[in-house]
Amino acid sequence: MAMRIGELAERAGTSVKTIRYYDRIGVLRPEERSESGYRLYGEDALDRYRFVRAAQAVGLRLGEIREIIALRDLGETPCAFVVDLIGRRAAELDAQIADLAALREELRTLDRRARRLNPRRCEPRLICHVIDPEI
Amino acid sequence: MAMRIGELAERAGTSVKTIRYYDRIGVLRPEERSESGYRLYGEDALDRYRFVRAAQAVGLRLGEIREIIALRDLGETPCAFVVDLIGRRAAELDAQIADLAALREELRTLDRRARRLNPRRCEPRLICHVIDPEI
DNA sequence: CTTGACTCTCCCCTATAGGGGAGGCTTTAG
DNA sequence: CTAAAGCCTCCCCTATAGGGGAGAGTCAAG
Repeated sequence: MAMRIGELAERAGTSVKTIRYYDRIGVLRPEERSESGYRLYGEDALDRYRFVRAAQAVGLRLGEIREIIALRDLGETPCAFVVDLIGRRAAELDAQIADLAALREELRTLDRRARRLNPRRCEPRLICHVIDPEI
Repeated sequence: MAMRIGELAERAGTSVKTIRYYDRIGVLRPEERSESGYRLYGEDALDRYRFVRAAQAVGLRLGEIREIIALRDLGETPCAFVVDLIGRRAAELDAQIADLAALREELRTLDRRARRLNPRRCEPRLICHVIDPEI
């Protein structure tokens, strides 16, 4: 009935290392251990695994996912917590996107400058007048 | 005439650790060492430092910056190399921005779903129906 | 002469999500 | 019975740009 780690990994389409790691950080604990210490998982482990991946796919970190699961295991509905997490992640994403877009714009400026400048007029005193123009 | 590391760091507005690190990875080598092993820098170290920061600010990594500086120290004009680097970094940025925007869109979907779903109808069998709806 | 401020090298630590491999049991098939 | 395949724990490693601190040498002023 119970799966060992290799079977779970294969059915989940992942590596044994990953499942062991999930056990270690507490997002996917085995139901029990065999007498010889082997991790034994039930069928629901596959659902759990799928949940972890779904949560990762929307940008949550394993630490946050562990907290969601912990709430669930305490019998609470983690909805409010999840909505809050998602809101914060969204704000982080917005900031990150804005940063990258600004950087992208900066690169466009550099590209225009590079087209305007003549490589032969590149003063050896400076390292690169494209990046550091000093007027 | 020659500055020691503390003075350079202060005038550059950075930390001694950073200057030492730049020496170690080869982006900002001291002109020489004193008898007792102290790093000694000339005035141009400040320009170099400024260049490194300018290059970092447009998204280049220290490893790439080192290559630009190495080219320069070989007497070549690194313009072509820099333009190439900038082009590649721009492409990376575009891809990254697209990824983040897709993730952001995904979060918007989740947010809409969370508003539609009733937390009380959250089935205990699933961990969180906002993230992993199974339907 | 001594104290305090600098400086040196060396080593560990940060976050993330695992990967690689060693050395040693356990289980299963033939 | 034996060999292969699985499994265990433990430890190091990845990339980035440094930060923290130990222990020891150096330099200036009082």
